[in-house]
Amino acid sequence: MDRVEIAEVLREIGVMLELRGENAFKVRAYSSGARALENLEEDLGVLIAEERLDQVSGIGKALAEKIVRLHETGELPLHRELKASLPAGLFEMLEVPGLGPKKIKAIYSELGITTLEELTAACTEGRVSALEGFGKKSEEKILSGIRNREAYAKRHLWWDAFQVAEPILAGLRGLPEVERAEHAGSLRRCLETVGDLDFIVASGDPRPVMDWFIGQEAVSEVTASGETKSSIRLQGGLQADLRVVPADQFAFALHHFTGSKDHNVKMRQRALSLGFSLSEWGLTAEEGKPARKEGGHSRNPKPGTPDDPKAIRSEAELFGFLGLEAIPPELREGLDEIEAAEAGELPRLLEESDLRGAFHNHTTASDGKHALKEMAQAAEDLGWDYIGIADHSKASFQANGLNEDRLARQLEEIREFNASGKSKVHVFAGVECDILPDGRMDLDDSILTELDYVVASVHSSFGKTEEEMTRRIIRAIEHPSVTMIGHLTGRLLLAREGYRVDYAKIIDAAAANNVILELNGHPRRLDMDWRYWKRAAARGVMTSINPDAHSVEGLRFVRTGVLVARKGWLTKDSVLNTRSAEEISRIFETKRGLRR
DNA sequence: GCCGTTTTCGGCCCGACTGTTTTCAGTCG
Repeated sequence: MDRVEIAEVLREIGVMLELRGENAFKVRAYSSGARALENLEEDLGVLIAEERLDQVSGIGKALAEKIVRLHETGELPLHRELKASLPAGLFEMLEVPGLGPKKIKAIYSELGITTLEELTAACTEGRVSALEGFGKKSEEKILSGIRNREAYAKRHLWWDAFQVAEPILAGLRGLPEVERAEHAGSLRRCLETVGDLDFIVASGDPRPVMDWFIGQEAVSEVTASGETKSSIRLQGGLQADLRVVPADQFAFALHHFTGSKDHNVKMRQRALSLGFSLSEWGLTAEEGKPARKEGGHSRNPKPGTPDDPKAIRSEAELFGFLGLEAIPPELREGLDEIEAAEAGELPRLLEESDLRGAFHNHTTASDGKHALKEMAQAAEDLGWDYIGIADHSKASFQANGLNEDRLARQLEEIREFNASGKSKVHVFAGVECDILPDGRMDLDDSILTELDYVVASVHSSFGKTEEEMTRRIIRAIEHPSVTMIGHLTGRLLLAREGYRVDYAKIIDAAAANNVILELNGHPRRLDMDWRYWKRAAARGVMTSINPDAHSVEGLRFVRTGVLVARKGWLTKDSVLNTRSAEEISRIFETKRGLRR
């Protein structure tokens, strides 16, 4: 079993232990072990061979043994036994809002209910409200939760969630009672998909703010409404939470609700080790508990940080008070950002304004909506210096892919466009060439060598094994004409899993062959995944942030690309399209020189 | 189950809101 599959098994064990009422910390140990496995920077096989698995933070002796066993045999007795002891329907019950392990356990053991259908019937017949701790409201809530389960459990593309959140944020900021307002949660951390929206507001007069929030036209249900917090369900199922706090608590609330959970746990542990208790309300000295000195050093606050925690007004001051550099929201995943911030080694992250163009864009020649000239004009409007055109190749028949002759004519058109001097934007001539099932290029080398660059992508035969796919893509990487690899795994977020590839091998091959890996910024793709960029950059692999635009509007998707690049700790240095047109030409020339 | 410069036991982040009770457990983030 591979890393990802093993992580899934550990996660399942965690859920099943939870349903069995096991110690909550043990449950957490399994899910954090699963996460540790997913975020592994080293190869699992190597770690096992060198017996270093239990040195990974979050994986101890017991988990290491189980992981080794799963890796070698694909089987684990504990997992099998737990599965056999619990009806599968209980897992689905966890997706019903308001139902947690304790209540599910009661429903299961008291009423013998094992499926959502049985649960629906029991609620309708009033058998659930007869249980201790349940009432009429519980039954109604469960029934509505089951009815809307799909819509409620759904995650949303970052881009879509952002479109919903922006007007709400603008509305909040427009209220006279609101001093400050921000969004928080996974949207602010720029996770590729978002489960719900969080808004944090600073105000001395919460009630009118709450009333505006729960009274919005798009609200389908108000699920909570208290003194500091309101929750609403929007049409379409997306949930949104609002917290209103006094201005002096805003920074703490914003930090807390931005998360991630793992990041917060580590921040609180750090605060505790320095003699402070950190919560969403503030930072207070622990009474009677002198600071546990960390590594023999004291807190060591950053310059310009208030001495009194009560005077903290921004997240930067909060981090500074704890002796940390300010950690951008995108990095707050509880990986090693706190260690890096302590050591003063946070990267200076890429900014959208660093980009001067992009290379994976389509025109009407294949399946794009706009012509070459329109795309170039749109690039100029964005303030770019250049744009690369990479239409599909002939194997992508469904996308009207170009054969050698049509591509040669497009190349001619691009040369004439550049020579005409009509545009400030330089157009680079490329192609998105299919990687055929055996790893060969879809187009003849005679045309590929004429182009400025070649994006090589997989669009077919997705059913291959990880080994076959890895070999296929590495063969493309080793092709002398290939400049960059497009959307590495072919995933479509929330719709289609990407095919499996061996990231470590591909990153090493890209480094060895001086081939760029694209970061496809299309909100549905965001591929290669942000979790692998740190590793790639460390090995000297460059990326190109590409919008995969199929229209002038699509060029905007460099924005999501940049956000995900930031999440992957990328700096300007490792991004191709922060370079000037002259530098790009030189880089492409070098590659062309090598392949001739 | 993990972790450790109070290290092999005893902690493990912390608080709001709801529903069902009548002082609190469960859920959620």
